[in-house]
Amino acid sequence: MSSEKILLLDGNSLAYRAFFALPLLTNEHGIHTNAVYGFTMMLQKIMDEENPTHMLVAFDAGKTTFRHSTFGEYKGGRQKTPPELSEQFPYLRKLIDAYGIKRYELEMYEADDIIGTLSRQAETTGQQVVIVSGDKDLTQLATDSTTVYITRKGITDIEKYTPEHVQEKYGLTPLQIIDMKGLMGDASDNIPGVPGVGEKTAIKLLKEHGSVENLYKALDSVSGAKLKEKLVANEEQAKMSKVLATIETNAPIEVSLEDITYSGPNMDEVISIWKELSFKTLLEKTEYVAEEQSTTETKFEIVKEIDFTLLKDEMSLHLELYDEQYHTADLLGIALSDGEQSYFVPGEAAFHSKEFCTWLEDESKTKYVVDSKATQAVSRKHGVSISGVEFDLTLAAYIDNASLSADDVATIGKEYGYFNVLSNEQIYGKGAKKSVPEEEKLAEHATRKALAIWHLKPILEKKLKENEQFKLYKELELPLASILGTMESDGVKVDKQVLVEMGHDLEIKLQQIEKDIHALAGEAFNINSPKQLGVILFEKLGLPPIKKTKTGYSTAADVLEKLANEHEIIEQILQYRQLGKLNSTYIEGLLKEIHTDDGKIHTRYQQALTTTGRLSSVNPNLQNIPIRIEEGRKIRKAFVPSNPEWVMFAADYSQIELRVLAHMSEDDNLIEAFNNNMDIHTKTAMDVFHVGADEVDSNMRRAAKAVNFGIVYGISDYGLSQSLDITRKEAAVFIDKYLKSFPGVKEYMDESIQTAKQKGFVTTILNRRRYLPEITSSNFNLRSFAERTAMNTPIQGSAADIIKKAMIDMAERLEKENMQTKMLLQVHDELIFEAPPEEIALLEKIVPEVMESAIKLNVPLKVEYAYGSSWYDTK
DNA sequence: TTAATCACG
DNA sequence: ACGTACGTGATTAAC
Repeated sequence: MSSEKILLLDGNSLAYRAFFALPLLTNEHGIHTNAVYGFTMMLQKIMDEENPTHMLVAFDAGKTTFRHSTFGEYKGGRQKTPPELSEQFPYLRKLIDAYGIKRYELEMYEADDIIGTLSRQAETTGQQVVIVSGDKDLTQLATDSTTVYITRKGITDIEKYTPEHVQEKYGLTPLQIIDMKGLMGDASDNIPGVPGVGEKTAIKLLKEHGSVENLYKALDSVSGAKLKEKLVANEEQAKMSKVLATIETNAPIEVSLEDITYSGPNMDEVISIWKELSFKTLLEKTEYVAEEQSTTETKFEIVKEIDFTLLKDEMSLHLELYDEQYHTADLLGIALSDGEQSYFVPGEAAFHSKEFCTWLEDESKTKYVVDSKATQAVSRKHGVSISGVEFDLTLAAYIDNASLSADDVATIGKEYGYFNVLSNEQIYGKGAKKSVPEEEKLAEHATRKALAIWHLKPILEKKLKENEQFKLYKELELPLASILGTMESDGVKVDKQVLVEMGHDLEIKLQQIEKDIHALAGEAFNINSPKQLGVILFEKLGLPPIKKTKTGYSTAADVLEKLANEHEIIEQILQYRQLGKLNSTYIEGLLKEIHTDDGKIHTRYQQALTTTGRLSSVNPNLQNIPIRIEEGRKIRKAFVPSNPEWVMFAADYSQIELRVLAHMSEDDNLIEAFNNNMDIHTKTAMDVFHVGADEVDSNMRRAAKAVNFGIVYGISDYGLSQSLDITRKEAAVFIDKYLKSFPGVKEYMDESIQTAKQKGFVTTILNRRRYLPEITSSNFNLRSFAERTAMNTPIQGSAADIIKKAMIDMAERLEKENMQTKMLLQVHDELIFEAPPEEIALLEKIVPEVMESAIKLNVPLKVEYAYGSSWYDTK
């Protein structure tokens, strides 16, 4: 039965590991919990990943084992189990029982032996086995069908030992691990081995002789007199050590593979143990909390035809869609709730009701929804222009805490103490198994969401008001959602022919380059595979590997650029990568996204995703269309006005982030620079290098530009050194000089970090928040990252606030001026419009005017614009 | 599904 | 000494 997977856990070893890996946590009664906690985390992770059908946790039984009759001092001199750990074993056993996992221990035997015996039994039937332990000795059990997972550093970080991995690591077969232990011994188990023989020597000897027995048969051929002497003197001890290190695979266990069938946890019990031990994070995170608590009956009625008497002045409304891509998704039905009565109208029937459509368009009828942008977009597709949307659950939750990435009602509900909703995954399944359930179930799911919105509205609104974020939510994000919805629905026209022709050119060039590369390499290989490319460059051609990744050599562009002088293949590869990217992502990728009915691309803006307040763009991403390199920039020729007579009009903020920094830091020098409309990178170069404006050369300006970027990102000398390819010391000098020239900036950076430490969050101009709990972490990396974020988020986030406000003002102004111009795209600091030629003159006036006055800073905002017959021509 | 790479601001 | 620049999304290879 190949679908079966048997999971065997070494209970003692894992408990020890967890105990020493984690700090001594306690619950409110002072009981230590770290070992149980670590074990649970590990268990959750493994179960998630492996989906075992059979499980067993093996424990050591007592002090004496059969090994003690071989060697009295086996495991001698061991430290006594700390009492802080001993007290946790009863809880651990209780927890394992609650999980429904079989526990087993056997007099005179150790956990290893139970695991070894069961894994060999499974072997005979060819079943997949996964063994988990903190003890490397168990790697001797690895076979083609048995993988041994050994915990690394922490407890959830795992190294997987297959026979191949053992070979790679030690150059030995799993069974030779026993011989290795026999020779080198094991201090923790008090196995003596051969004194003076360590891992290195043991491996060397075994590679030559295969086993301890063969080694002693061929002692004469061992080089090194000293070594030979030691081996001779300790022959018996070596052989005994090998016996001790051998895991018994034929122990008289009274448990069979059938006995350890796993049939799922009793979550009530598991949760009650978690509560007893105060595992707060686990309690919060778990899906089961919702499942457990959402069994409440929800009253609802399925209506095939809407009766207008059920449409109230104030209702929550939910359009249940089958896919998050709402521009094309099927509408499964509509749920309505007034807090008392809930209704479900299957399919698209509701939109066939005149009463319902009128109700949707009536501004005085208030609607509360989960995602107003999607709701409006789907309604618009059905010819209805919805109005009166006064609450958007997703946006409210996002403003409250952008880091939660809670995009579904169940997750948001859980966060705010409302549990009566199931997740979409629980209803529809995921991956290939995803499907629409029967109508009753679907109706219950959708109406539960509608009811959830109703209940969550007051909770969220209260919280947003308390945090002075209500205005940000209600007057910025909510109106913006409508504007984005319109932009998405309008879409941008793409000239297919332009892309197709570029694609042909690229294909030809790519084929040529591919041929050249293969010729230079002397063999054909997949250039797109970093793994294969690494072998060619760093092994076959012998180029020096500059950087490594987790899995091998890095072949990233910055590495290759450093090798450009070493071999002519490098330049070809860089070229190939560049063109390949253009072709696959931007030619083929965009062509796939053009809607056949209107020849347009309709991206979706994710308005509740980024932690800083920016938008993101998906299906496709129109915020990363090439511009920096001319060849790529030509892609923009394909983005054209929807009416051939019209033009594309683009406007962008100049240096918005540094202007925001000037405003927030109130640094006199920086403010003055912007007030005098100076080139900010040149100004920075002047101050950092102590030179006059006319002495700044291109290199100095380039360095200054990198420093300015660094400042915005939350400076570090290492980061700057990487970007400028200079030493860390040199980078540190630049930073120091910068901060001396702009002392207000330094003060501001320090304050940001301080604020984050005191309040736990940083804020933007419009009071958007980002929580940074890790700013007090004792982990250097986590803390440093939080510190850089504390410096960067107010800057990046405030810039996002500004352009969002500008978009609202702009939409309003276009409406007021009665213009046909359409706002189409937003790319973080720029807005792209399409306009009839007769409106250009007015746009040239109002676009800069509106954008520059979106939010008043203590430095001027500057907007630059251009227009032309395609996006490419707006330069 | 994850890691590597590279496109943008 | 630690090991990083901030924020995103799409494609590809290789499990």
